[in-house]
Amino acid sequence: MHLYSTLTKTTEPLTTLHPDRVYLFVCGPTVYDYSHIGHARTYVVFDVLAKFLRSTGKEVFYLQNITDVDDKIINRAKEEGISQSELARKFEREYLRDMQALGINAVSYYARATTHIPEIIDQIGRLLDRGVAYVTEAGVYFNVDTFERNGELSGQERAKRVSRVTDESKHNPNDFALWKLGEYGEYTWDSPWGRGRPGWHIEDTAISEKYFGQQYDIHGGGLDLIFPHHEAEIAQMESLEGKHPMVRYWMHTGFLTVNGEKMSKSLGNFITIRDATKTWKPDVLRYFLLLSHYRSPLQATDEGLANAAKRLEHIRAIAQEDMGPDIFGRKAFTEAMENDLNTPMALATIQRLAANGDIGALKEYGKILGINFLRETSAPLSVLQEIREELRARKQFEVADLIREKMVEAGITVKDRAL
RNA sequence: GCCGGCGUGGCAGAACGGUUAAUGCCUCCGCCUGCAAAGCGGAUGUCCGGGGGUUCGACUCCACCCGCCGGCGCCA
Repeated sequence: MHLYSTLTKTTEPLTTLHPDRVYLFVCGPTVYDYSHIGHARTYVVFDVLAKFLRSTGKEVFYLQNITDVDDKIINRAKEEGISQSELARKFEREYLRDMQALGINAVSYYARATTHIPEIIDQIGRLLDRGVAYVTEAGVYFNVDTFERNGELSGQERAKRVSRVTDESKHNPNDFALWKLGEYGEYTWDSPWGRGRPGWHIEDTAISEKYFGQQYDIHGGGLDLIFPHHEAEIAQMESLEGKHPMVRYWMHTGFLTVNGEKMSKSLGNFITIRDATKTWKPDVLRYFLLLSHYRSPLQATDEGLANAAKRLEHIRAIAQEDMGPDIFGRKAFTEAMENDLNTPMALATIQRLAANGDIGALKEYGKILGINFLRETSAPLSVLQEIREELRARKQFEVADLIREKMVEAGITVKDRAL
């Protein structure tokens, strides 16, 4: 397996800390709203990565955090007149429901920020002990000047990068909050520095340190998290005991765009997973999302989705008789996946496997990709089709055609035999 | 301004520096079909944003230019 890492900007062979085990951490959602299909892209990609690695015999511990304490949650809860935990739990459930709907089920463990407060406080305490953080009247801050490698991931030089977060009490504008003092309602905790709540970046490192230790293999997330979030994670974790690198492979997924612009909640140009699954089957959505490489931007259009639906239908139509294993096709599939998860190429080989009738491979790879490449037949459908055949045999075409019309409208592909 | 990425046929989207530049959709023709759809067979179509460099040879490497997107508040 070769993976591209944002840290080195090169594609390198995957070597893990433990020979047969992969520790994978992916930044999960902030649960204050429904997720959109841009999120789906990221989570589908890592779902496929984990499943593929497992198919090669690796044990994958896939950890994902749930950010359930955050400004947006506080504000949203206020707006809706419900408690923060009610809101967070609600959208956490909705998130998990969306993930389930899309067949995203490779995550080993979901970890909430709010159930890891002791770990967060402990980690902040150790950062203070090491002299890389300081306390002000507003909270505890990380001193970025103490971390030489700051900017390594994003390629930004420290002097040129200026945070827009203004806070008079900070020593340096680029310093970021580890603990924010104050009363934030329900989600406020006691700490050695006073009551308050954790900063955004510290939850991830507290969680990943608890389950993985200070070094692990792969950290994933959207491209937009590189700065400041992932930079901050590196600074925090590597400052603890100086282990470097905290993570060998930083994987960042490209954006799903709408009219050339990033799909995001703040731009309001997003399509929720909930809505998308009303129109498109999960198989089609996954197929569409995997049709381009995970690091490339991908245009979300109805045309693109429709195209994906047709392609998938085409594969199902040509994958009929089992002709046994297609050795070359299988090899091509594996090679594509191993080449920085080149799913577009892998899907091209699926086409070939379907054409060559390697039903076994289609089943197996379908599980990895979370897409069913084989035509499903249900009892009611075959009964209906039998009736049509009978009508056609009796040359009662009007009724037969009406049934066919209705079936097509319902999205069912009808394939007639010659009379 | 600084940093990162992208620019391939009508569309989406791939490609160890070296055969006719994947795959699918679209379009056209034929076969098949009760008629369609699906399937099958075939055809049209791009010389890879631009002009340079390196090389025996570049879509693939290097520098530059143009265009687009993103990060430097929040964001997968």
